[in-house]
Amino acid sequence: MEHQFSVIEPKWQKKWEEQHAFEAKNDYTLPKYYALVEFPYPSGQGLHIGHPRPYTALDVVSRHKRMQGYNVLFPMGWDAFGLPTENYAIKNKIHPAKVTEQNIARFKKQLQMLGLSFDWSREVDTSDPSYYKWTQWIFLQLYKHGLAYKKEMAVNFCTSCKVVLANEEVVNGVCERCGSEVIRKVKSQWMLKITEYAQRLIDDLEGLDFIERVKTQEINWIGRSEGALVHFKATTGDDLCVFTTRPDTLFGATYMVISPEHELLETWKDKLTNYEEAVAYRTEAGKKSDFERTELAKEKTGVRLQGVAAINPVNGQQIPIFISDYVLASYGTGAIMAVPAHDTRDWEFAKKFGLPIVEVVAGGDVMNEAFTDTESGKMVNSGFLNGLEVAEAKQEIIRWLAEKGLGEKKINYKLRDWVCSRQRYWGEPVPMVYCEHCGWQPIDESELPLLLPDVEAYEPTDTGESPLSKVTDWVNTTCPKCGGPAKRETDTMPNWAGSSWYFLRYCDPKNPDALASREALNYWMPVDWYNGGMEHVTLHLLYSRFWAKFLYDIDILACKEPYKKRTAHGMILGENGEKMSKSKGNVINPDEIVSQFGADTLRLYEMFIGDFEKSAPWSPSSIRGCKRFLERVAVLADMAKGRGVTPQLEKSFHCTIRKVTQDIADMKFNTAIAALMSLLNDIMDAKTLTVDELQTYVLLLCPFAPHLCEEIWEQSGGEGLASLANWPTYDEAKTVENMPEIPVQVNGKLRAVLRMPATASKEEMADLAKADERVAAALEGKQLVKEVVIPGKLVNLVVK
RNA sequence: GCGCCUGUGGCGGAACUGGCAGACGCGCUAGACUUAGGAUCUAGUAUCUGUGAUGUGCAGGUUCGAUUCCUGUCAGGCGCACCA
Repeated sequence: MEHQFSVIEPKWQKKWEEQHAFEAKNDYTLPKYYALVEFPYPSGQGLHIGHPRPYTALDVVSRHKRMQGYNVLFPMGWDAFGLPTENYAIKNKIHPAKVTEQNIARFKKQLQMLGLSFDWSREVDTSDPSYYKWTQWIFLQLYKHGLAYKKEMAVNFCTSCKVVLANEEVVNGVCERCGSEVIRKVKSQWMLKITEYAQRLIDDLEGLDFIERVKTQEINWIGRSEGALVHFKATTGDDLCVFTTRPDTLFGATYMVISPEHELLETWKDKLTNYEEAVAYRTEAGKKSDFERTELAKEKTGVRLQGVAAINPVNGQQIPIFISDYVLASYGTGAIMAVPAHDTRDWEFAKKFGLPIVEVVAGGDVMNEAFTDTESGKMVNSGFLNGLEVAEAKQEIIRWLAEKGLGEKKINYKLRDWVCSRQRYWGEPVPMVYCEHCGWQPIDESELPLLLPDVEAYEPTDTGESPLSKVTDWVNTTCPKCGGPAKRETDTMPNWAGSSWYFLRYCDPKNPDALASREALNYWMPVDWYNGGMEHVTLHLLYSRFWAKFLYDIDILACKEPYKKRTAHGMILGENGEKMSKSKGNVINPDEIVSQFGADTLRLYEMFIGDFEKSAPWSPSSIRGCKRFLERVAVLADMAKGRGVTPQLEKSFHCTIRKVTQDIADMKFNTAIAALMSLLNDIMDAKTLTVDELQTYVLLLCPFAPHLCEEIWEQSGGEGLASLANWPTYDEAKTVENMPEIPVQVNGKLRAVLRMPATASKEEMADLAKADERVAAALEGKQLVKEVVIPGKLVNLVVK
């Protein structure tokens, strides 16, 4: 038969839809499998050639699991709220709601042409009121449990998007989305206390089947460090508390630094003889964007505070205090003790300001560089710590500090609370009301969803206020507590809110009474395999794990972790090996590829292109090889005759079934396909094939190229859909070669490859090897020292 | 600077717990069939001063045997980045 993909593909897509072939069953007694891919935001550009790669991969997994008898949930939806959609709407002057609708329609059509086995009956859309009702509901629960709070604070503000960004959204000091400058602005924001979950977000990674780089990236982002709080006293009597990971070096603290924003600067206003100078420095530092701060990182700056000093609690020594922007207000206590001998940054600062450098750990040359090693070296110049190892000294000093009430052990995290409000239109309204008398009040749950009002002007404002603030009849409301006049919160939530729980909604997407029923959640959760991009590890993945843990705490969810297994796909690069982008002119359009080669070929190629986890360049000639392969498969359909087993192919079949089964589970799609190609070559060499074997072959290939396989399955008299047929099984005994080829080495160098019985003993193998003339020639005149024989594997003869 | 990952033909990439390096595909070469071939089929395809030797970024080490393990080093990618 001919591979007429343009006829076959729509035919089977229609049949699958008509027969509801891929809809997950609500029978909770069946073994389940929940496969998940990150839902896309429906951008105006439509599907990118990179999208089908992860989608096809988990489609293969889902199809495979379905054929193995699992009740599979493989859903899809739309991350429709948020900046990308809104920015597109503004640019094209179409209302975001309209844009979303159009883009979803286009995206869906493109996904469907790929033959992905999504359960479309469970489609979710984060911008749909029946969905965001529950996003708002979760926010209210967070608020009620003290995990959502409003706070005036310095935040990252994108000058182009005119919106506040989470720390996770600032990359290299610029906006992750638009690349514009990010400045620091003091604004009142809704915050979520993700920091309260920091330790659990680290601890619970253990035992999860996440690829290692995902785990380490999450752990690094959370940034746990163990140390101590140490209370210094200022000459004014004020307490000056610092966090340090090196309390052992306390004797070496020769000065202190507080961040420019530190409150003590104001407290000391009257005592400082150079207050003006310090304030000028603070103003200057405040003007710098984060990007500039990092740019200037090399050169340390600061101002010595004249008129006050600090007292080192361990030796009573007076030491100067500086303000400098190398100390961050938002980490630790916003103040440090500086130990120039054993900290690189302090060393640089001390050199610049001519401050003393006192060695307290021996082993380095502290006059020339800071000695930061904690593994070796003994304490010196440190009073009662002298002679101890660093690790011992740490424990000893903490004990001493605690005893005197001067300090304690402390764990710090780099992770900050999540800034969860945006001054934008296209998002979930934050369901809070501000009353002059009662302060912030949550709206009643019965009022959910709090609908996003329809507006004419949705552009962000220059004042940094949300466009919603202009909708006065919506803003003005009554206080849920006292009934008096009150105003609604006009900020909306970031897109990370809706995407933090979408995988729960899939379990029970139409439920009007709960985010999902307890039964559905208990059955489907956790997700068995979740695949997504590395770019979401510190954003979506972390946020959604946090929400899941919170929902676990309030008894909505039965599992502590939402995802059992997490993998990440590599990118598809342009032909030139660079990232695809319009400006580089190396973008490949999936619509064109499908019309030219067919969906099956595209799917197969994207799985065959290389290691799933690694990036790989697009190759127009390689995809032709995949098309050629499918055409050859179509030829098999005409070749197959009779029933039963072809003896010379039996072993190949059993081996291939084993290989494909294992490779799909191990995410090694490229070698699974290679094995199928190899089997095809074997069949072509044998020039004979039975109908039974053809059908086995087709089922193995079905997850990768489902349309063609359905067609051959039907034409060869297969019952029902190939996509729902039983996955072929193999007999381990039939994969074994009884006369394997054994490599024979002399001194580790290959001399011959001989066929030997698999059951041969070590002695027999050695004898067979020595009998070969090439081996004998290599042994000639040498003395045999050792015989290394691995039964069924190899012979190595060691001679002198 | 710190952390993680990757270096294998002309290209994408294979190689199980250390055991025939280069599976599979692309490309290329030759031939067949063709009016034609950027279609299809067949054969070949790591390198070399070629009966043999050398080859998995580079230099060492462990081993009967190393792409695989260890040490050092170079190159590329990703993440974090003044986090005390």
